[in-house]
Amino acid sequence: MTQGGWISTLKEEGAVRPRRTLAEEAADNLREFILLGKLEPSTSIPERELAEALGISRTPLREALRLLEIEGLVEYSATRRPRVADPSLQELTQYISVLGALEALAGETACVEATDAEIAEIQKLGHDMAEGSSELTALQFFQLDMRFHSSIVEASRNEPLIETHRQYNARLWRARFLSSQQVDRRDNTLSQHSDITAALIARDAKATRRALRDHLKSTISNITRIHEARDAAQTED
Amino acid sequence: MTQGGWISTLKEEGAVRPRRTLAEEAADNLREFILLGKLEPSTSIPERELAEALGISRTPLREALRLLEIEGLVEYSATRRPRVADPSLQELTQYISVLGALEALAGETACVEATDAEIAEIQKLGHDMAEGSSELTALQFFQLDMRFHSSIVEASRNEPLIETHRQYNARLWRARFLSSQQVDRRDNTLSQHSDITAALIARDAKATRRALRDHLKSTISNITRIHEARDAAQTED
DNA sequence: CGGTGATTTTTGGTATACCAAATTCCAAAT
DNA sequence: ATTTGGAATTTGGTATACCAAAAATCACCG
Repeated sequence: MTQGGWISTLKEEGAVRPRRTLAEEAADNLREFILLGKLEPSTSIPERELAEALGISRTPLREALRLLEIEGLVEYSATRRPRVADPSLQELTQYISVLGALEALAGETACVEATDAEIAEIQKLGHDMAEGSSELTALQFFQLDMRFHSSIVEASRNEPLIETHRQYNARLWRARFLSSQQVDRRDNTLSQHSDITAALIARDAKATRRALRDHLKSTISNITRIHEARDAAQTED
Repeated sequence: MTQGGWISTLKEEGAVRPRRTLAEEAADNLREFILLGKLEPSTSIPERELAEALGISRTPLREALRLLEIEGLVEYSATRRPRVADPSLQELTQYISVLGALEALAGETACVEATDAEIAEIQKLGHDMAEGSSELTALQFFQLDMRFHSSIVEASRNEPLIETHRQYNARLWRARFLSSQQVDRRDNTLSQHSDITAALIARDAKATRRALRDHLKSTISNITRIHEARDAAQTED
């Protein structure tokens, strides 16, 4: 070793990042397609065609599909034909239960682990949403909402928790996006967010947990409302 | 359709189960190897060699490794050389936090969803452990303990929750197995189990959650004790 | 016209070949 | 003896070929 441990510094900075494989990139691309709604639920995913479209061979694409299967964004038919996942209302409800438990844990942990700066950042996101409530588009409001929640989870500094939360969030992305179209729910969202923020600032673990779980409970009813509306519309056809 | 809906019955029975691929089988085999401790943490996993040993080609084996990576049992070096995961004490602690939150949710849910039969089954597992406490081997006691916890989670009837719990359980398997060698901790385990069972029988969601989280807290200290002992032993070499 | 069975086509699963990057090994130089 | 440079080897990543199963198509029959 020559001057001071600058090499280990480099390592910690993440400058030495793992090489990315085509499979991971493909998974990122596909995930984005699915989350942005460019691919409808139940759309079938022919491996050859998609591989060609992405300019890669089937081998890495298949690995990507496997990753997305575990994330819950892709599912396989009984004869193993991959398609975009289309979770039932029951599954969505189950996802939210788990998501609620994860966020509640994250909130509790954040009360202990988070820096003041991190809490301030969360508070700021809450403010931005409140300020812009009347101007923001559905998508913008939704994205801020997602970041608000993710920031809380990240403040827990629990890497596996963050990752698992990310996965459940992805599974719920579409349903939550659709339900975020209900502009009349914004006030409710905002008031619950300020409850959460207040509890975090007070570093009151119990209150934070309670506020987060209450919030997720109204998410369930929002999603249920939308889902039932869509089902009704479909039946009419 | 001929006589009664026996076809749909077949479907529900799972007789029409998805074809299993070599990748899934390989993942099962490898998982078993790792959980049973046949593969030490940090053991490197050469794809060709292992594929040959399993009698398959690298393609499905690589998919299996990808699955196990997400499960947290396999990790990749910066240059993407796969090896058996070797979680640090900090990671183990984080896993347990999440596991605790998952089991707490499962317990709450089970208070509402579980059938009396399911609760009786859980109670029976607790009894078996208590009865055999002085005779059972470490492995037997450990396996009953794992089944006790899994049964509670399964009683929640929340499929994604069960699956995520299974993954975290797998990540913690080895550490918990090692810490289960401390025979002197058995009484503590048993008394906590009976608290959990009592709360479940009373279908008292709050008490169940509390009992489960308390139980997991002592798991943390057990694992910490073992881990520090091993670290000390290693440093002596 | 509707259904049924065979045939063709498509699709996913697996094995294999090849490449580039990483690792190992060895010899030359200091 | 240690280090360094580079050749040889090993290893993971990707593309491709081939197979068997599934799905689609079509022709035939009631």
